[in-house]
Amino acid sequence: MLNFAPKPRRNAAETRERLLMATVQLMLRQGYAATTVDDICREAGLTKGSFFHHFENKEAIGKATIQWWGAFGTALYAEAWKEEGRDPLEQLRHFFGIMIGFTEREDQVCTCIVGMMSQELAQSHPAMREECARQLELWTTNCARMLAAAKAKHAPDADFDPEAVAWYLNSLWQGSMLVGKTEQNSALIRSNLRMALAWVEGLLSIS
Amino acid sequence: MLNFAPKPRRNAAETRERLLMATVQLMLRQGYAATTVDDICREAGLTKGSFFHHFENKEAIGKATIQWWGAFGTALYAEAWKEEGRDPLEQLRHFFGIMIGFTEREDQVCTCIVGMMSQELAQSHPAMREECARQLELWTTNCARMLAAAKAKHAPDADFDPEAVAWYLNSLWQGSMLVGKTEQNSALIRSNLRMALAWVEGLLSIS
DNA sequence: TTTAACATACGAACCGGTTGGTATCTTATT
DNA sequence: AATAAGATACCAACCGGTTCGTATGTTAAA
Repeated sequence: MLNFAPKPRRNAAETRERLLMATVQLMLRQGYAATTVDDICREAGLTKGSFFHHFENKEAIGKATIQWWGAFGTALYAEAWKEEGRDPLEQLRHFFGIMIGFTEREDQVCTCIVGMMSQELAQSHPAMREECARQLELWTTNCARMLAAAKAKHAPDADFDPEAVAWYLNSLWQGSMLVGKTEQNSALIRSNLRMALAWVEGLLSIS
Repeated sequence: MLNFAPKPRRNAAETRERLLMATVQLMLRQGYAATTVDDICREAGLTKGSFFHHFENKEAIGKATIQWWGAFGTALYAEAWKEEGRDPLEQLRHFFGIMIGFTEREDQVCTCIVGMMSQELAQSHPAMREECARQLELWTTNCARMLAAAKAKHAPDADFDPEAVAWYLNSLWQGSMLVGKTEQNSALIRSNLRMALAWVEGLLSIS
């Protein structure tokens, strides 16, 4: 049944979302410390009263930002493993394809909020570090699962630890975004990803 | 002959050095934005007047900090290639050994100021980004030189581009420090470095 | 009419940076 | 060698603006 009630001028969930998206955009550019609450309110077209109604403090929206980014990423990557019966090696190739796709978006710098917050806050803000660690672990778990399945199917005797390789790939991915951003060269990131995929395929070919 | 003259109360070079070292320590922990000029002065035991006598502004000491870190790193790595006649593959192994050693320092988190500043400032502070890019390029140039020499000697027909591999290794190294710091796990970094070295050795064995 | 959702106004602490001044070191002149 | 002149090194106090956060409204929805 259609809802003919006029759209409420106030919508708590939507307002919260606007504050959060503004924060994502800003922190993706300037990091945590350089992004002020005033910045966020201006970007969202709201006032401080509204901000502190929805978030207890700056740290709270920081954590929410990390979590939002994690969910955003997981949804993106999930394409790779959603088809259950698929060959895990094909899933891995798709996984790399998604990352390469992420470097090719128009007018969008290839960077990661989790990586940025990690660098900035890991040593000075334990709660934020833990939040980042959780997201990194999620990525690694998903990656390791595909690696383990691919190993079981294609090279059960191969001498590598799927989890260790997953951490390796996570590190390479994070570092590639970091270096690619600094060198303003996204082709560099793709080059790294291709080499890493070739390496993984090599690991899996010793059957 | 001993110098009984009282140590001069003022020593410009030493004062500048104290400010710089204080900045290195602080920014290595909290990054650029979260480190205030007052923090630096307190840590160095000096006042703001002195600070702004030696550095034009905060950005200036930021740049100096990146450069200091670059020189510090280069001095550390130079051990790997200082013996001219040495087998370049051995130099590469030594190079990896130096990085592994860097992860094993007691009570010192394995992190890199250039990587931290890159993440925080690459998109919002062009001058600082360029400074970081220069340091990354220095590392890569040195690494690529060893790779090229090793290739020429051991596997001239191998199908890899030394510079691309050097960027790959730089990315892996930066990403490993990032992830290792966030996961509070320096063994993870060493595991990554060992896998990368084995990969490089593999690249060089197709003679 | 009650309550949730927002706005306005404000405050204490802090930010990078400047000021005016003093102490000390260097150098040219005698 | 003594000293005067000037440059350098450093300090304490201060400045306008900004920070996060709060106290107190006001308005819309239930």
